[in-house]
Amino acid sequence: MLQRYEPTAIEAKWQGRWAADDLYHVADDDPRPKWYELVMFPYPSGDLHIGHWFQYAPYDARVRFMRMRGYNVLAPMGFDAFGLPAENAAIQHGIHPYVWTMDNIERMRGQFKSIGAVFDWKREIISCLPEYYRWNQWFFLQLYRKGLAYRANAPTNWCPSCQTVLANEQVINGRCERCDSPVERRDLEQWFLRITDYADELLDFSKVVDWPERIKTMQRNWIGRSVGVELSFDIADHGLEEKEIKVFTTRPDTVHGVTFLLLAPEHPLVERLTSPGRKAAVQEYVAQARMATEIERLSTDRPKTGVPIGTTCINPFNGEQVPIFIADYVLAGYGTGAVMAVPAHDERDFEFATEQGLPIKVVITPPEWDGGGLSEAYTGQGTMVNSGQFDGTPGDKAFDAAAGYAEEHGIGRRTVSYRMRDWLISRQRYWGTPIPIIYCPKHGAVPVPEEQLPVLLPEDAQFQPTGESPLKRHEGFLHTHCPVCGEPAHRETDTMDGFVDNSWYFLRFMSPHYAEGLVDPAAARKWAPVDQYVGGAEHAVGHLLYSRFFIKALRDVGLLKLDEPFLRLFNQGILLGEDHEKMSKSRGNAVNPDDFVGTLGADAVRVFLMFIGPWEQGGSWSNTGIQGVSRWLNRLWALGTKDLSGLDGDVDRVAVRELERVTHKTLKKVTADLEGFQFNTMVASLMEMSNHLGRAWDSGSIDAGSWRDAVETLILMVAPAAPHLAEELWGLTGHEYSVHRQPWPVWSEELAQDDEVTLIVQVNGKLRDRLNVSLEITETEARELALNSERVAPYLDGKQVRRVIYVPGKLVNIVV
RNA sequence: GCCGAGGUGGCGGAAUGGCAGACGCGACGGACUUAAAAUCCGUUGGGGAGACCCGUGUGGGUUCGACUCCCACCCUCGGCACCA
Repeated sequence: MLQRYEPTAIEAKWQGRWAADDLYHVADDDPRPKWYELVMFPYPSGDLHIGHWFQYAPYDARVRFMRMRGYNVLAPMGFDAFGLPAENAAIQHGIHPYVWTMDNIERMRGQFKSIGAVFDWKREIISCLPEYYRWNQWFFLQLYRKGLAYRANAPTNWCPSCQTVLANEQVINGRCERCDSPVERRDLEQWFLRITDYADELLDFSKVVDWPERIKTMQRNWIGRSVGVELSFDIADHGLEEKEIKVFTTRPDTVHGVTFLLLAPEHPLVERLTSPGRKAAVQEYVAQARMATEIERLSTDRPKTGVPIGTTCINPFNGEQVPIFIADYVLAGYGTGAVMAVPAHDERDFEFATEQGLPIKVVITPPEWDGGGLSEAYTGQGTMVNSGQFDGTPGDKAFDAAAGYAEEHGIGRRTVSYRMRDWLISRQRYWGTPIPIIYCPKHGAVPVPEEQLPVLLPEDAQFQPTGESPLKRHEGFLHTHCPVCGEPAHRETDTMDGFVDNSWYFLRFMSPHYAEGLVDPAAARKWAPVDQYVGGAEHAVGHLLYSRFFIKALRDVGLLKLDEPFLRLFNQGILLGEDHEKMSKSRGNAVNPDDFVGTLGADAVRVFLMFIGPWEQGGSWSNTGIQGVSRWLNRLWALGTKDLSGLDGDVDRVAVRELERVTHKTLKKVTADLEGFQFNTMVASLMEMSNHLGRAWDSGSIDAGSWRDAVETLILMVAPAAPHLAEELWGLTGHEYSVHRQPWPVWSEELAQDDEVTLIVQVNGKLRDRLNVSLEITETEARELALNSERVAPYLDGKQVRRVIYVPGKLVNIVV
């Protein structure tokens, strides 16, 4: 052995050398085939914790592997630097968000370098810098011109703690996804992006290559497409301008069972349609509904409440008078904000009718129905009854019969509703991209001319949150002139949701310093789309959906000919603490990666994170587990630094051949595992090979040339996972720098082939003997051997052999 | 409630329908050491002296053969959840 393995020393050495040589530079004019492998970039909200490493280490190995396989791999890194977490933290620490953010980035960049990350830092992007967010603003203006960005007064999700509105995707069970505060409702004039225009296209995944089924399902459920019918209930005799109430239903076949009609408390007709005698009660109910938090309103186990408004409408199918109620379980934002209630065939309506003592009329035949009343709603299909001319229509024809009738008689039309709402992007906070709109008393909302971009975020704003945008009180920012008439005007003071920034960042990496546009068209032609994206599943219905929308919108704006941003997606799991619980400082189970990088070395941390278990399932940290990996790296070091002058004894051809076979088998397995994100078994098979090498050395039966070949291949295979150790051993074994520029070795199926196999002998499916036989053994020979086996004989004694099953090269099963 | 993933030794986990438990951790025994650490060697699913028997959440099924496929159920985790 030449010297001891000292990970921290060699890691610092190689990190310096790689940086000095610009080893990871990615050139646009590289002739090799391109591969864009992207990992989600982090918020610079503190430091990189072990969970980040769990995401980045296997990704880093994949990038190195793809490079060795001959691809020009774009592997960039940057910082998602705008947004609430950074701002909240800055307020807590009493420093400016910019200073705080940039300090964090500096620190995190250093951490990235300390594990030998493969990124090309010349391509770094930081989304809070004007050279980045300028294109955010440009993007917004394109959407605005296309009618895909609009301003509207609408009920919004207000987080009282973050002091801003939130998008629907940022509300989890009625609570703010960041701070867990119950969300309140506020009616505000806000900017929206028309993602619902793309609802149908977003449901179509035919143009992605490989996405987890789970994520696709989550997006489909989030979009929530429902095919139904919009029906008009007549209110002409109330003397209002509106002559009808439109309801949306997916069950027009149940329309004869309508016994009342429900409006959302926010429905625009409520006030005018309420009878004078019901005014007070209705106003009280509406006020109560407004006060209730979203959690209360959305709770399904709360009793269904509501009050009659004292007026009726007419069922267009049978002319019946139907009383109208308001109830807060009806959502103003879905469908038409009004529903026809069919208690017999809808669970919620059934509950409401029972509470209120309203009639329940069966119009769809439940299976084995006795003709009487129901104890619970029947929501399945069935033959129509009590439905006039529709009586007897079978369940599978019922929808079309009713929908067709409605369309023929001009009382309804087929339509589609979506659960997904438009994306609310306004934020009443400082640390975000200013929305590039100017309000002129004469010309209304006017887009900032593109040549005036970026609209700079002023540095000297008072950014303490108050519920209004801090920019509103910044005189210098607020006051400007109308781009149309030049008269005094004021700027939009809300900033953009941080998810706008990161919905297109992957494009910016292609030409990070391009000043003429969001992305250099030539660079986009070369690099787009992302071939492989890696990140957490928590972004399923946020970031990943927004990005797909953005790419489709950019295509329609004419900038890019691209349908999907990410062809393949892989979601790694979550790393838990040693106690198998979620890591947190308060639980005391948090792991600081820097401690291990500084002692056992970055390579040990990297390899251990890959070894824990299947990446997509996550895993638990283990302080002793990483020791085991560290021990293995030491053994690798010992194998790679053997003094080969001793290898001149008797060479055993069988042992040499065995070493060759193990090498090629391992190469085949490691290659397949890196292709398939199976990092844990990749490490395991590398360990097996090094164990084999150790035994082979001890036996003294290998010649120096064969030993060198095996060790060389092993070092190359270790390079993606443990880049520093591999580089050092590569040099020590007399190879030329750098191991990371070597081609990935190729295995030979022939050399990996066994020439002897273990034949399993079973009797009635139970293992009774193993026989080492030649690969070329014939079926007859195998049967013969099995039936004559001494160990098998007792089980055949006195019994008749009924059948013998032979699986070539595997087993013989004797059925008696 | 609905959708998805999962349930294998003391622990993390491995196994194209064909030797269950690879690899690693831990534990135990041994070598080296005055001693400890480190390192190395050996043993390690349970039962049994043993040949053997039993074992992949539970109960059925398909099959010569099931951790693997099918049906029903239980449990854990993740997502969605008054969307008419």
